[in-house]
Amino acid sequence: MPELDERKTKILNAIIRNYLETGEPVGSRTISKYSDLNLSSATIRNEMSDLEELGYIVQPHTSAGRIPSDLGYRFYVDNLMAEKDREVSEMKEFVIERTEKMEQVLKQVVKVLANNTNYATMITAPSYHRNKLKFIQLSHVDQEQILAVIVTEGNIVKNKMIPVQETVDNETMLKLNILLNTSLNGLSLEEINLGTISRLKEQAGIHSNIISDVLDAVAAAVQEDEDLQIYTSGATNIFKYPELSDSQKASELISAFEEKQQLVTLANQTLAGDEEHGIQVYIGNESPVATMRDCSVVTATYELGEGMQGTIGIIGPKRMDYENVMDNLKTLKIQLDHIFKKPKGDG
Amino acid sequence: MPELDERKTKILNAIIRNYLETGEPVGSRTISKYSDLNLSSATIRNEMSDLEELGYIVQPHTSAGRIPSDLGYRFYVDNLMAEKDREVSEMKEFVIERTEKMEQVLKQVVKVLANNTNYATMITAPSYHRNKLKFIQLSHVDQEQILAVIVTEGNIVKNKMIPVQETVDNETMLKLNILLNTSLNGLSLEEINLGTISRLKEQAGIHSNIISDVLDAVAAAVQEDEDLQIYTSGATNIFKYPELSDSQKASELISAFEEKQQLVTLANQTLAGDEEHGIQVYIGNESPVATMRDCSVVTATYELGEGMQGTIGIIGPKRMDYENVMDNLKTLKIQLDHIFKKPKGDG
DNA sequence: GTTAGCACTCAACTTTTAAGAGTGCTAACA
DNA sequence: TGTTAGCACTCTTAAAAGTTGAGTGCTAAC
Repeated sequence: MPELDERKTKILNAIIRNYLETGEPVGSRTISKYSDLNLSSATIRNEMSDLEELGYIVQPHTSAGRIPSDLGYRFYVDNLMAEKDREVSEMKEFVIERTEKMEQVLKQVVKVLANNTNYATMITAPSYHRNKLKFIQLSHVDQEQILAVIVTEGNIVKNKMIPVQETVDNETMLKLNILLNTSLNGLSLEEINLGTISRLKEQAGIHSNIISDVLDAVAAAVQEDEDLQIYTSGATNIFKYPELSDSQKASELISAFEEKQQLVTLANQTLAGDEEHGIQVYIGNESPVATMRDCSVVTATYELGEGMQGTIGIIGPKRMDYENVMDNLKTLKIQLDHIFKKPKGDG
Repeated sequence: MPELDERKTKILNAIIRNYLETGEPVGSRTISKYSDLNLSSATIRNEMSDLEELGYIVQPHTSAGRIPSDLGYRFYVDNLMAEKDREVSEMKEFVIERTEKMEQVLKQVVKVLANNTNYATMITAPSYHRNKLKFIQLSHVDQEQILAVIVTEGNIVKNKMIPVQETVDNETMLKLNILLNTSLNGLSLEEINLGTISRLKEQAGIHSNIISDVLDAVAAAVQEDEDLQIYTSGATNIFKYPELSDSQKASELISAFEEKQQLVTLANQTLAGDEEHGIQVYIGNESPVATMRDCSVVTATYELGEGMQGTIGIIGPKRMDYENVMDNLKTLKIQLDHIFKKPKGDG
């Protein structure tokens, strides 16, 4: 692919910026007037013709202006968008209240982000794969049930009710608690392997079946939400963009948001590839989710320490305000990293 | 309001049933043909004219057929719909897996219901107001935090992290646990009043501030979700009904579903009034939620014992299949009552 | 290399026309 | 007196035809 000369670049830039604002195909005359190139529309037309041949812009129909192609957007995002840093000073602080439940934080984050950007947003809870166990406690709740409480490094708390046939006396319970904590404490969930398990059961003696249940509970508690811990907000923002708001597309998109299954694909995809700031941009068909071929998706990963990471994403029309969006994501990413790394701060 | 004579009733019934199916205004000729009245269209026209004057049907415009008014639907739901019981035999069993987490059950329920009916559905978790405390446990998680676990009669488990300044030794912890459990066990959340609290603090001595925190946590844990524990599914089903699927309305409706705040209104409304089967039908403007003036809403309450109850609802176009919907709700209500009342059954 | 000018294209909007469904009314009928 | 056939009228909806205007490509001149 040949490099674009400076003039073509400027023209392409102008076209895209104009289109981002208006959402209408942009014609040669507009560029001639509003750019600082001082070229006549005819000249612009020639250049535009070239740009179209190179695949950066597209004509919706013969006698319309040009709109950016996926490739055009890609070029814009990769090459034309850098100059944003001066505005960083007035970067908005996100007002995120510290609450102890991660769930609450995440819900708040997507909401704030959706309001800030006017796009649809999503966030996934950090995956627990490599998160470490910090604390396990079994308690009697009544005759037939034991409550298992599991706390991880990230202060994520999980509960699980375990039905029991035989009654377990308090002393045994205490022993089991100590056993579990000494054996499992500090281990990541991946590190709890068959070896650990059989050793554990051996030591538990006649109560090994309870241990089984507990471990099942641990696994289940963790796995249960693995695929589902995903929050969304502002799905209805898509109605603000005519190119997405016809019944057919809107329905598909909002379904995707409701089902969440497809969003998981997105999140996982993001975790796979790693970019400079952990920010990735999928334009149109680049997206792994077919439903979103008419959208652009921008995702970022945030960290919770100990190798745990979650994904936060914005879904909007292709002509989204990439600068603003990426800026927002960067800020937010930093704040999230901050919040989750210092859970006992100045709350 | 004068009673309708038999013929008018039959005609109204025919009009409504036809309209429920087709969604198109229904004309006199259609009724003349398809009803077993053996009347000419002209006669039907006269009767329809009367029905319109009485307010049961409406003409969208001069030369269109008639559609039911809110009053018409109301009459239909109250008087014309009874004959459904014969089909109860082939009543569909809902496939709801027993899982220990109520959350999971609820999510499953709305999903199944949405699939079954092709309308948008919602369900609220039972409200905790009158639910009784069963078990409280404080545990050390690390130096600066105590984990409070709260279990209620309905086996709902809540966690709350409590930050502490001073370290609390294990013995004190044990005492506090015993104190809390003996004092609060069996009390409903409404019964924990200032008297109980001050007595509690007195007994806790120098650690009364921890008690405060715990009680705050209890209140917060309960209240936190009070307004938010609401699950929805099938919101995009509304796109299946042209009369609801234009951008404006669809956006409003789906927003309502996303925000959930308005749904809370609905749920609460339902809890207030009590009908025979606990099933209520709001047609158009009868609904307490303004956004849903073009919809009908059918709600049912289900019980979790001990006075706890939740609400399940279906939102669809006015011309929804009331018979099917109410049938579904009844079945589901029974199943939910069943599931939640025998939590330790043959799972 | 740049520009002015002009013919041409095509979506989008407006107007016209036609068709069809449905009504209300009148007059005839049992 | 209730029912029905017939007809003129209304009004939506869809299709057809006309109009406008933005934008292009090309050519020829600067």
